[in-house]
Amino acid sequence: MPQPRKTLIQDSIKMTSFTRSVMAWVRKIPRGKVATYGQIARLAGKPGSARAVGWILSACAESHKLPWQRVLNAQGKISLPPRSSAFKEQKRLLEKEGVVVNRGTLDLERYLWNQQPKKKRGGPSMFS
DNA sequence: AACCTGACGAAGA
DNA sequence: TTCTTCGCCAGGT
Repeated sequence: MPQPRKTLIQDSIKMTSFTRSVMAWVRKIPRGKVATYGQIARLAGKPGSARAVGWILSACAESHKLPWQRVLNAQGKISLPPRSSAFKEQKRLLEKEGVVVNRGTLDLERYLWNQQPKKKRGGPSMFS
């Protein structure tokens, strides 16, 4: 019978120091908070290699039991096809942690990890 | 070795 | 504000 089309990436991924660092940082993201791919890349010592972070998570998040759902793109959006099962799963896991997700998007100023919240324009109880 | 894909991101047009 | 282009890096073919 034909070889399976999809390779079991998690078994062949090279555990470089960068890869290990990425996984370590992802594990540190607190429940109810999120980080971006670029942020993790920077923390792991390679600013600009956000794509590699995404690749690594897709490759070994499950097998290493990482909180992969807490990593999204710089726009605060779930970086997966909106109809895919993976997308739905990520949304479900985030909401389970109390994170409000709207059409695959969430408020980074509210949930971004390790960042000072920005002052909102015309804050609460402030009109005119 | 050359070329391709991908859960990215910043800069331009 | 949306769409392109380009740089980045891990892995695959």
